[in-house]
Amino acid sequence: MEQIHDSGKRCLSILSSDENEELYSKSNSLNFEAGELIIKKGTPVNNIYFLKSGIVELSLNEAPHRQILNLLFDGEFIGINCVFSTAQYRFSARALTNCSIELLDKETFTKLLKANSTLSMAFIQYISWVNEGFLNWQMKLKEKNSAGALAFLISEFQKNFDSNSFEIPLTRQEMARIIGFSKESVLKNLADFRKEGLINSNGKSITIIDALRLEEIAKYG
Amino acid sequence: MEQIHDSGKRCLSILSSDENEELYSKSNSLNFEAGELIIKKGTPVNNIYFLKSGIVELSLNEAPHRQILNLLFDGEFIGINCVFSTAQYRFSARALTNCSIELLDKETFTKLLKANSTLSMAFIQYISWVNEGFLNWQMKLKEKNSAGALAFLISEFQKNFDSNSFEIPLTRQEMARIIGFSKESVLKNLADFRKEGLINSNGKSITIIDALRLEEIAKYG
DNA sequence: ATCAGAGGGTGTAATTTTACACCTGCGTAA
DNA sequence: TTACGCAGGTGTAAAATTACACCCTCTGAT
Repeated sequence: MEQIHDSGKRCLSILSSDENEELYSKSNSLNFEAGELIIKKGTPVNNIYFLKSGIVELSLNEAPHRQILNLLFDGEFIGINCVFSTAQYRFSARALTNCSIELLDKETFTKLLKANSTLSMAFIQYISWVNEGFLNWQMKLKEKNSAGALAFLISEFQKNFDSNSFEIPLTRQEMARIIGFSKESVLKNLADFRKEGLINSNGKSITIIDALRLEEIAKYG
Repeated sequence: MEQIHDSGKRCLSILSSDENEELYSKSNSLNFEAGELIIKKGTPVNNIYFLKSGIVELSLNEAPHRQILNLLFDGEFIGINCVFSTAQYRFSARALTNCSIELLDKETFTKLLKANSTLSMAFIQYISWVNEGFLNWQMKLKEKNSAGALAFLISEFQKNFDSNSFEIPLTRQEMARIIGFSKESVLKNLADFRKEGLINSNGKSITIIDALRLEEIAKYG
């Protein structure tokens, strides 16, 4: 079987126009500003959040020492594992950039899943794919030192932009919580990367100068 | 919605006797001895491995520095994320104890998933539940120091046994690779636990003496 | 205009973890 | 029987990471 998913969008594109109309008649469009809380841990699962645009962070705990689980980019469902396995969300979701979200009705989506086996198979493939990707991401981070993990994070962000210059919508502290090291380790590694001519950085703006060597560090050899 | 899954067994118990017969007419029972490789990374996904008894380890790489992803206990599907999202298994699975496995035919299972919406919903719930659990496990490990992570691992094993005395079918090296620290860290923390009267241990046998304090260390506060 | 807070940044000390060296006992293959 | 390898175990030195102290700049509120 070939890999057919590039994101959660594929699931929604499978719906017939009737099904689509039924789903969207009961859904709402929401906009969140950068920094806003989208889902608070413990909230009952009544809706399915589909991220139309923006970047979202999932974290286990609220401030101040929240552990960041994962980043979601546009085209993904937010917290999809909780929708069909727990009564409440088991983490919090926060907008890192301005976000546009479609709030689908869970009952309607469930009804469509049951009625449309093409959709349910696509959905099974989607959550398998998304979890497999998440698992790989975590494992790759786990086996790296602080420099490698930071380089890896920067490289991953770069994949979502066309240019070598882009903005990472994270504070140093947040980057630290994603890769599992301290804020100071992030700052010192960034300083090293600058000194060695791998990147330029100024606040949240970053320019990758030597992508090859950065990739090498990300691989941690 | 209440949480309805305790393991992958629930999915199989949904089948009608006709469906059950169809699935098992094309399946094989296999036994693996402790240490045997069950799935080699890169193997094409043609079957679905259901773990009837035993403990299995998933790892990203072969020896010598393999990173251990996860442990699976009886009643789980092995590597279920790969079945519907990739053409090849992206990790290796190895028997830690003697294992009994049912090798289901992927095409037949897929056919049943498409035909039986109760099964497909149960399966969606199962993979959501299993991945949510795995994610939680990884996050809990990530936020701990070496002593906390080791105490956590021991506590998790204890949940699968009735007694305070049990065998952990892992070498110190393997325990280290699961919790993400070095072999020496595991050994030194075990020695500390013994000195402080939290456990007794002799090779793979372990007896928990002070479960309360071990839990406290596992929580790392 | 000033003040407070947040974020970026750096140096140094303390702590944690790893690496290395080496010892033990046990099983097993020659 | 011997010898080898493997796993458990421990001490010490080296390396990596964190914690703390403190700096600067910017921004928004009073």
